[in-house]
Amino acid sequence: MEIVKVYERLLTEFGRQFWWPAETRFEMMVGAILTQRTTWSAVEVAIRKLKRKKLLNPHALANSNPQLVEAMVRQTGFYRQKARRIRKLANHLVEGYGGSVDRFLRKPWQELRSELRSLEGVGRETADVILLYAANQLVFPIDAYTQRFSRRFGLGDLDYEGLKAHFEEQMPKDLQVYKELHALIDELGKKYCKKAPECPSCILSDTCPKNLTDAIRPIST
DNA sequence: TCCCAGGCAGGGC
DNA sequence: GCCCTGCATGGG
Repeated sequence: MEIVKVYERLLTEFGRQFWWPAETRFEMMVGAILTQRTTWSAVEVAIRKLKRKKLLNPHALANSNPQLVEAMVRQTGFYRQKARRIRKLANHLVEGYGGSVDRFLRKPWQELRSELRSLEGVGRETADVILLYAANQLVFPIDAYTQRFSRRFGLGDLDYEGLKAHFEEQMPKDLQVYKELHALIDELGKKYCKKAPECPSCILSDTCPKNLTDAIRPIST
């Protein structure tokens, strides 16, 4: 399968997604933590509440009341962890960069990645999502949808790093394509994999758009 | 009622 | 390295 082909099919099917939906890069990073194991609609509510309290900047969040932040992010689930983690992120930016998100994200990406990974609540996927959407680096994040998606192309034996390397090798070195493909795979997953999230042939089923089925036929056998 | 949603950390093996 | 569990709320 050629990933570019799949990308083009998905783009035709769903259109551009314009990820990441955030007004600032700090908001993007906070959103990346809040969206773990929850729906984006819940995150939107939390983001709105944080904004209303003027907490969506490093200094304000770092100096915020922990219980207040917990209340703001409650409906995203795991709210005690998440409140602590976004406050720690804010604190890290204030302590190390005078609260400058720009200075933080401008670091060499390998260095930035390990620094992100050292933060509580920032695992491989969250770090890579931040690298792509906030730091604008050519890094392709592998989330649960992308793993399911990949299994259908016979890539089931690759681990996170292997899968990531595979995508990065096949894809054009184009930020827009990276950002859109990740979003499009999620869109596909949300629309067509809900009823059978673990079904390895879900997007080959009747519920799939026909043109998408065509796109993946070559390697599905 | 049960299952899932754009994971992560910490433990065991 | 892989697998398990706790973390918690809200929607279908």
